Amino acid sequence: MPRSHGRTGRPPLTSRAEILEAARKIIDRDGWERLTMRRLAAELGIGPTTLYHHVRDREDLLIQLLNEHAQQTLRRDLPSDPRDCIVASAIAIHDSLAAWPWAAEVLTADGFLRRLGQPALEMVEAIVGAAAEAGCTSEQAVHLFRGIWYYTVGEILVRAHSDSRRAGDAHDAPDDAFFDRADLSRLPHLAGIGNRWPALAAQDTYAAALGAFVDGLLAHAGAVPRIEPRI
Amino acid sequence: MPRSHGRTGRPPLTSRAEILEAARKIIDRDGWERLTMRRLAAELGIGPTTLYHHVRDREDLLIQLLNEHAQQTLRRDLPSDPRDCIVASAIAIHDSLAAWPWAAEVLTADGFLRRLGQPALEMVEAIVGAAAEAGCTSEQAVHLFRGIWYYTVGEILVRAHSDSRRAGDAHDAPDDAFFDRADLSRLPHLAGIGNRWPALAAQDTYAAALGAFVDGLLAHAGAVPRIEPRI
DNA sequence: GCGACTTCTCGAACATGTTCCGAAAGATAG
DNA sequence: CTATCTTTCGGAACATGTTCGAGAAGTCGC
Repeated sequence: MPRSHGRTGRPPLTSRAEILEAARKIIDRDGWERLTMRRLAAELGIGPTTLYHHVRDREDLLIQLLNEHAQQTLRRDLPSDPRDCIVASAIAIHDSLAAWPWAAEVLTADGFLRRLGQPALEMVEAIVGAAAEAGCTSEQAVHLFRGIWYYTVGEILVRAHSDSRRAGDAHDAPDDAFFDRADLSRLPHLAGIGNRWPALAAQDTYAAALGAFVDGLLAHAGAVPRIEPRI
Repeated sequence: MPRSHGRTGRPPLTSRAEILEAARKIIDRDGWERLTMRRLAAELGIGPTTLYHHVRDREDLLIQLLNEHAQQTLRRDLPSDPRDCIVASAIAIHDSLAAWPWAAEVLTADGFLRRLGQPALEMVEAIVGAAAEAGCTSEQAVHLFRGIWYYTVGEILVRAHSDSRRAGDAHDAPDDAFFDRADLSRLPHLAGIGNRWPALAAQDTYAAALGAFVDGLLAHAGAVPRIEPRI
């Protein structure tokens, strides 16, 4: 039976910290799409399968990298007004995630929220706390956070995947090819928008829509409604 | 130079319709996670690479399957009130997507909206049209739709990936292990919620939050605000 | 009939994440 | 020192999506 003395077994040659450091190095040097398990192992001079003794998954690795990044990026000087505090916190989370292109790969990981580090959890706390301060019950506060979270995740994921279209062919739909092969006579409004859609979709309206969402959620919860003037 | 007469080249042995039919068959019989390109080719008795002459990608294949499904599922008897019409359309889209577990794999595909079929586009048209009827400009209407779309995509993706946890170990956090390894003294509200979080997160609040979102968006756009009573 | 052209088919190959299982290396007990 | 035990290491192997290039099977112009 093992004494509580020292550890036994073969001493490790690799540490989790080394792995994370090497991963950061690869990302900074070669770009994040070059970060594969094999390449990471080669960078460390170890066998690829050894990584799986220090990291559960590739997903696990990326989440830990993301947590480190969040710890450095998430600076908080949050407004005191509850509504503004919620909006500011969500924007901070959003911007921190949007700055990492590969965050999109792990954003929907199972139990993602549970695996967050302290700084990110403090943002969640800020949102839930501000919602409570605004008059929400704790149930309503959690639901409010989840709505914001879904919206944020969706925005980042859709944007991350449609940014890759810039590398496409240059002759992108000269005339009215956007809503192609569709019976536009039954879609009058879409036909009226026509090719302005891509330009409109490219605009960043995250913050504006977020404000509307928060106002709507607070109003539905019976909390203080505060409709902002039109944008 | 090719006349506009008949087609030339080797006559095809496989058609896109056959491929889609075989894919449906595999999904119905073996489950959708068994649908791989190799298995699909084997089902048809052709080489795996032949598929890529009839289908651009695996993503392309799934989007076409999804379009077929949407055509059968999306039935519309939409309310006449603009606000309710927007909500009903979004719920219809959401439910149609949520019924396909593998929709999560293609929801963020590049140009997804552009590749939708007529029935799905009619839902988009309904939302944009109702927003216009409620007093939005066409720009505001597109932004409103995008907000709803992001929220819907996020909800489906997060839910799809966290449903896989049911197969996990049974002793799921007996006491207060949900917000683990976190300094709960700095997270008073999260500590207060504690282990009620998973149960709250499992509740389906899509429709309720959607209604709040739409109300907020319409109010911000200067259109008719109509705050519903608390839920 | 014949050569050029076009379209389709598919085996070989590549990179990826991940699992399996045996081997290595040190601690502990006798 | 020897035996056992525990932990770490890593090569072989598998399934996956996808690309490449060569070959097959038709039509078209002459």
